[in-house]
Amino acid sequence: MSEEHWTPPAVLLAVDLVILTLRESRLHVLLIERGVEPYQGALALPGGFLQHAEEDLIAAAHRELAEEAAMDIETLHLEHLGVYGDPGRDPRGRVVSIAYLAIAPGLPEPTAGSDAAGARWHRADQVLSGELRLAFDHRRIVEDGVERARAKLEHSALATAFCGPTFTITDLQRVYEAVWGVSLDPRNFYRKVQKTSGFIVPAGPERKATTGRPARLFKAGPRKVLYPPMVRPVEPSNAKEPKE
Amino acid sequence: MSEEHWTPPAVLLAVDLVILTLRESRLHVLLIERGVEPYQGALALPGGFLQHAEEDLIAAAHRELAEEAAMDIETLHLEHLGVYGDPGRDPRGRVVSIAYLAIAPGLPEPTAGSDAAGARWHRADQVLSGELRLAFDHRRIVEDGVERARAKLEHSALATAFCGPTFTITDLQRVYEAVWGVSLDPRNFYRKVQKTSGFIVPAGPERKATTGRPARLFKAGPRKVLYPPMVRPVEPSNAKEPKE
DNA sequence: CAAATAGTGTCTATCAGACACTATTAG
DNA sequence: CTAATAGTGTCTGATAGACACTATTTG
Repeated sequence: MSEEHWTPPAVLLAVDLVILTLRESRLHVLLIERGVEPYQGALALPGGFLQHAEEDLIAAAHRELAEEAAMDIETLHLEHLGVYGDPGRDPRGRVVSIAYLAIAPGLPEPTAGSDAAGARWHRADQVLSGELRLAFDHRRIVEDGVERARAKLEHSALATAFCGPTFTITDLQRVYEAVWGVSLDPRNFYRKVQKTSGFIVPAGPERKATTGRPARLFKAGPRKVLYPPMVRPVEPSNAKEPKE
Repeated sequence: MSEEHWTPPAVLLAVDLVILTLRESRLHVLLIERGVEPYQGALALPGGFLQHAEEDLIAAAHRELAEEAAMDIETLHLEHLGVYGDPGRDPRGRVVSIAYLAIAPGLPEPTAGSDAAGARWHRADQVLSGELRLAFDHRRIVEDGVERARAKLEHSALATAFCGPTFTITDLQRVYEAVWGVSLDPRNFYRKVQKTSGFIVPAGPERKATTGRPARLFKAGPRKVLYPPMVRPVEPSNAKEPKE
């Protein structure tokens, strides 16, 4: 083709957001109920079209979040998750969607925005299992987002962000267990976390109210990249061959 | 915004390709010399605009590869690398580029296509060091691609794809050393590779011509995901804290 | 006291890395 | 023989996982 005498076709660009949080020790994803066709009434990820040609992609993602879920969270860190651009994924025509991922603690119950009949938290496992059905290819996007979150817990200090400003080691363990969907030995977890230098540092008066011995409080340490990493228990399917 | 009574803006969508190969035990990246403005004459990644609104992104990537580098490699596996969409990254206007990555062995010397004054292999380290300057934000894209390749060697059997149908363990070691930019102990490497079950399996007559003891030949095994993974030597910056 | 949670000590199997040593070829 | 590359054995220190044990609280 000759680049000089030809105008490239324009494409509709959308952003979709996978917003994950932890509620009652379970991983939840933010979903809206679509207010317009296509898929009116179905559950979907928040998102929408770029508003004008010069709009920054991340800015568009933040704008959609504010519009559709009334979440004006300036500080929410969005990271690129993937591109979903199969022709035919959207009945309105060729829509290429850039997906962003945010993982954050204790996000508020959202309120419905103008575009969406409702925006609510739903359990991620219900989406992954197919118990909840999503519009478009959004289940696939959630799958990718959850897998990304699981991987990030291994190598980054993300888990501390799910806890309050101070937390106990057991609190932190709950985060790993919820996102990974496993249960961990508290004693080995305790030392594993301590040995990963810079991950957590002691904080404040070392007490807390429940039954049992009071736990020490910690806060997030300076390290954002964990070394050594926290490794997920090996899934049986990935496990070592039966014999040799 | 009201989705019903408003037409979203269209955006120019491009694909860019990071094609990596190994030549003389060094990692090389395919670059074209741009034949048109902007950045005429500068080195850049192969790529270009989507041709029509319904074109599949991967198909567009393959097409550009054929057009710009005369590489009609149907089998070349392209994987999504990232999205580069900063407003201002392209002087022609808002261009959002989807980058794809391919990693393959012994690719041929490309010939110039119609769009590009030339397409040639260049050493990846010269791009990363800034010795070679690329158009747009393409150096950044190459950085991301090389990092992705390094990570893939750890967890996937990709390295075998860089070798011929059969290879010696030393051949395989050269791949790791070239991509990671390190040198490895041949004896530990030997057993590490053997212990990763399904990674490589013995092949053919166990001989090969050079000086020294003949080496056994192997071929790629059934496993695509390596367990245990091949781990890169820890960079000093990532290493354990000086003391405690 | 019992129950519950927090935190420590310790054993074992495994593994990465270092490196001495043997094996097999060419010249 | 020497040089060179292939392949094995073995030691050491670190680590993951299992789990006994101690510590500190509430009721």
